[in-house]
Amino acid sequence: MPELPEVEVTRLGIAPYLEGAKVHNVILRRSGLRWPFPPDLPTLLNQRLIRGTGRRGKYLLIHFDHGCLIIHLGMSGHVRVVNPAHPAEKHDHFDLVVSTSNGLQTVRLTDPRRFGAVLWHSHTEGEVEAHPLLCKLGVEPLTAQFSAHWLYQQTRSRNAAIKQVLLAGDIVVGVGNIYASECLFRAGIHPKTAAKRIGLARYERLAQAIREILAAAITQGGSTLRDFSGADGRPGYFQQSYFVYDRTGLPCRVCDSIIRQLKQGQRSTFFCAMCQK
DNA sequence: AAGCCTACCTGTTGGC
DNA sequence: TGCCAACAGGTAGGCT
Repeated sequence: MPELPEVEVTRLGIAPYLEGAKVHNVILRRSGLRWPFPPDLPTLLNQRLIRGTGRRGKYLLIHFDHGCLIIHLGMSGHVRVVNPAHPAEKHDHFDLVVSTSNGLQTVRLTDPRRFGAVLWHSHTEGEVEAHPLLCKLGVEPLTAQFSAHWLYQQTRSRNAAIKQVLLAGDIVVGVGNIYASECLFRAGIHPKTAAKRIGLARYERLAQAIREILAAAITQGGSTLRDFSGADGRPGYFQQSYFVYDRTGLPCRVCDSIIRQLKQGQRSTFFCAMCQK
């Protein structure tokens, strides 16, 4: 579920319930996920007004006057809006119960593998962008800061394969394992190409592919948004648009040659050897 | 500085 | 049917 588009779709889904709402209750059902939950979270948040939501890379942000709640979905996390009476299930670890004009609503974090995180950043420690987990992240791919020139400039001494450089997230954020394969296919770049050997013209294609594919995925994931308050949890529609991801052995949608799979840094990469050089 | 590897977890799948 | 290994959307932190 959670690469940048899925996190953004999640944010769009919960924002209407959260903006201007007041925290009614905070429920922690275990002591933490990847890191311990802040144990004083209920005290910190109870009766506080939620100012708005945000996102930095794959980190979901919920803004308060006195600080910011940081949520990461890890590999298997998702957030849904449920009725507070809805019984918690095995992997429901964290609830933010808010009072809205439509009564109480619960924003519930579910995460079977528990690689996710819930953290608190107090404004006494500065803006949330200065948080140790956020301050070294690359640029946002859907802003003007991101460009072919930025990719080109930042990769001049990077000998690693472009797929792994994209995944590293220190140059551009939000491109996870699925979208890295998809974007490189769209750009016609072989995933093993050393990042520093790619020229500006090819980075123009890659930057364009990243912008277009992430934006399209958000739009298509957005079509499940209306189900967010239900118990649904259907995946977004973007997976129907995959050109290479999870298509090993199937014909390329462009040239009909067989899609191949390889391993890079213990992660699967999918590509078309004809379309990507 | 860059890059490789391990670790954190549970659930699902595919081979035998 | 059962068992076991391999694998799954992320990424910090430790080591070369």
